[in-house]
Amino acid sequence: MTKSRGEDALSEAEAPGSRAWIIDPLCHQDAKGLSPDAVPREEEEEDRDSLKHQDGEDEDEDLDCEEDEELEEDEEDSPENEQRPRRRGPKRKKMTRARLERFRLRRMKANARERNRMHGLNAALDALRRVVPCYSKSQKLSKIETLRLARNYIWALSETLSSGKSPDLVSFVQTLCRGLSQPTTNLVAGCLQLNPRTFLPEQSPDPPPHLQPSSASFPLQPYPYQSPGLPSPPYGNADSSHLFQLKPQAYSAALEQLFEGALTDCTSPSSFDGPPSPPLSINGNFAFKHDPSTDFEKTYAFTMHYPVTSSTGTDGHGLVYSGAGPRCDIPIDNSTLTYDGQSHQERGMGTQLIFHD
DNA sequence: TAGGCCATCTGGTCCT
DNA sequence: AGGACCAGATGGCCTA
Repeated sequence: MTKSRGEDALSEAEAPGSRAWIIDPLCHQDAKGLSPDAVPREEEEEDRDSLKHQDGEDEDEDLDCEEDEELEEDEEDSPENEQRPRRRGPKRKKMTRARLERFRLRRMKANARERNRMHGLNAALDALRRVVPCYSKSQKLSKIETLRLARNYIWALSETLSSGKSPDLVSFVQTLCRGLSQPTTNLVAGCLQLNPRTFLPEQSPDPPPHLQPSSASFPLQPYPYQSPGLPSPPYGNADSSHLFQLKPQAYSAALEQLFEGALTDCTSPSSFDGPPSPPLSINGNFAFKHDPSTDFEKTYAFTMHYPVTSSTGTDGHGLVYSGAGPRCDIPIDNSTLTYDGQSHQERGMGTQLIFHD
């Protein structure tokens, strides 16, 4: 999905239906996304409700920025204003060119910050996409599907660990696909080379919103999940290191069983030099890509260090995935990357489930 | 063409 | 005062 955001912003700013408060057609030279229509609230003390119902009526109140110092029009002269209750409060200030420029600058800065913020959020989402099962370059999961799949993935892994048993593939995929859309379910199935029909009949659609557990209450309302046992984790691109760090005592028994002694190796930073278990093939269907270069980062993962990446070369926070090929080249704004952003995959994802497009 | 998804702008609110 | 965060609104792109 590629398109010019600048064009969007421009067209949007000029869209007649956009939330322009006070139209200023004579000052429409701003093509950088800032709506030239808006006028600062504190400087144009308009009643918000009445403004929202005007929908462009304020074009009558154009501010003549070419020759004004008296940029404010007389409200009482407008025919529309005769039908509205007179605005209370102090009379608004004159809109001088200097005020307009200050407001524009402020809006431009705020817009840039908001863009950066959303870019950081999208980068984090993209990072999440790459660690949930079935990462695909050609078929990118939507934001909401990424979150849903991640939720299911966490739940499935937690269940696996808490039960101490290895689930069968179908149960695992069923859990992964709960509440996902049909295309995403197909993607997961294709990723695991399963026929979606083998588990779709048990997949119930999303319940009504009022019946859906909130994200906060999700752990309290677990999916019915069976763990008949068999193949051993990690599934897909799961890196168990984060689990070791979370509750090593509670999970130690299960981990020992699941990883067959890998736990003892992993808890020793110096001795850990690879994935906790060999690349797993469930029913011979999983395809793993293992990059040995990430072993070094796995070692760092358990010592709470983070690798310095060459691309940014400064603080080691510039790139999220520094080890696993092109998928690791996600520039992250340093200001937006916190520890929370450095999930287990960022500390080294040596084993990755790849969906072959 | 409708609907889903997305980026962007925007004003409000809260916090530092 | 300024920044972060949020939600509403809008329009573009894509696909079934």
